[in-house]
Amino acid sequence: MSSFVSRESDPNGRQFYCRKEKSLGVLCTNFLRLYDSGGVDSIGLDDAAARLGVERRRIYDVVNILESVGVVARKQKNRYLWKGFEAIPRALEGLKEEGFRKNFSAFASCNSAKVTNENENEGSSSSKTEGQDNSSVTSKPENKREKSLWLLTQNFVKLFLCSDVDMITLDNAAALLLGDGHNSTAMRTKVRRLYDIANVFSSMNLIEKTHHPDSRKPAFRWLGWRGNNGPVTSLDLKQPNKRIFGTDISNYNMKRNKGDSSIDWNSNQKENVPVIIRCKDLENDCNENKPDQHTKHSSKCVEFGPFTPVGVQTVSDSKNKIVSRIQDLERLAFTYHPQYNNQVLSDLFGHYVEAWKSWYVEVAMKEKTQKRS
DNA sequence: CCGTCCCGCCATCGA
DNA sequence: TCGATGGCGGGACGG
Repeated sequence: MSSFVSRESDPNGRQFYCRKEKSLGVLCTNFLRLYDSGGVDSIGLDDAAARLGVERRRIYDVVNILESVGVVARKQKNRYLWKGFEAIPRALEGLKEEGFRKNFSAFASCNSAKVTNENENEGSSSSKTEGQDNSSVTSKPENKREKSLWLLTQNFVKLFLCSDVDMITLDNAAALLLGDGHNSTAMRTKVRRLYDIANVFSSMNLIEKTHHPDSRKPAFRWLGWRGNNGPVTSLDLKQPNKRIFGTDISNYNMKRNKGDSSIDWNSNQKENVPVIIRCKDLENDCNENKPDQHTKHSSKCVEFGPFTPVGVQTVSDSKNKIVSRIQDLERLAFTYHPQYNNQVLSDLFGHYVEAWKSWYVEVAMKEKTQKRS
């Protein structure tokens, strides 16, 4: 559908495809940022797809996942309602309750029980987690929901909420959620979906990727929603840990090479969003030794968005240096200020710049106090 | 090599 | 019949 593509290019103008920038997690971050910035609470799928520069199909993915934790709610065909992050705690409560009612906790210890769709005895009391206004949601789609991403997501969440597992590998989760009679194909498929979900959740800081202490295998730990750590602003939305990207809130980009990598310089594209600054492997530079405390932000090293300050890891830099670097970067930012045609993008960029500035100052201050002590 | 997961085909649904 | 929805898995990417 969307064949208009704006893409990244290197200084020579060559285009390249970057998978990282197209992940669901990134898309989700952008999505949340877009609608969290206030104003609109009605989300048109086409509109979202257009603004974020992705195919409609991908919007379904994020929206379905977000819906299952209450952030959005389906309103009508093609339209969702933005409920915001405030809706998360209640949704999680609902899931937890429902999970216990359904004896979900049994899974933690015994994986033989199959987590089926909860259609059966759910009856007409739609199993949607939101109490208030799901009036517009038809009661019909339960059958379709059976295998849906929506339900899988909820079950995945329940896995954490209704048991004392603190960490789970996706393989395990898939096995648990599939129950007994699963073949390897089903497993593969399920795991793929769980990766999708995990990406979205990671980008919201609902879960965090770690490694299982014993098996060394990648696993996910539930962080939950930090209710009272202040309202979640768009700035709190973390850039995905693994998938740092450097550009664009819109995902217009090269398609993955499939033999034909013909550059799709379509003319009716919207804004050409230029590359700003590409961050590189920031993770490496973060301090590690944080194995166990999992307070939301502190459990990880600082996560930088697109405008990661160069060399920020050298915590011993003098404040002067920082200040002058701020100036440098401001100059740089000015030089490379993208010419967005789209007001939203333009606003967001401004937002970024502001956020970045204040963040940088904060770091500078912290560093100062650190040195004192 | 293998874990990750993008991408889009196409089945299904609902009007 | 047709547009909306979204399951599904091939195979690309990247560590």
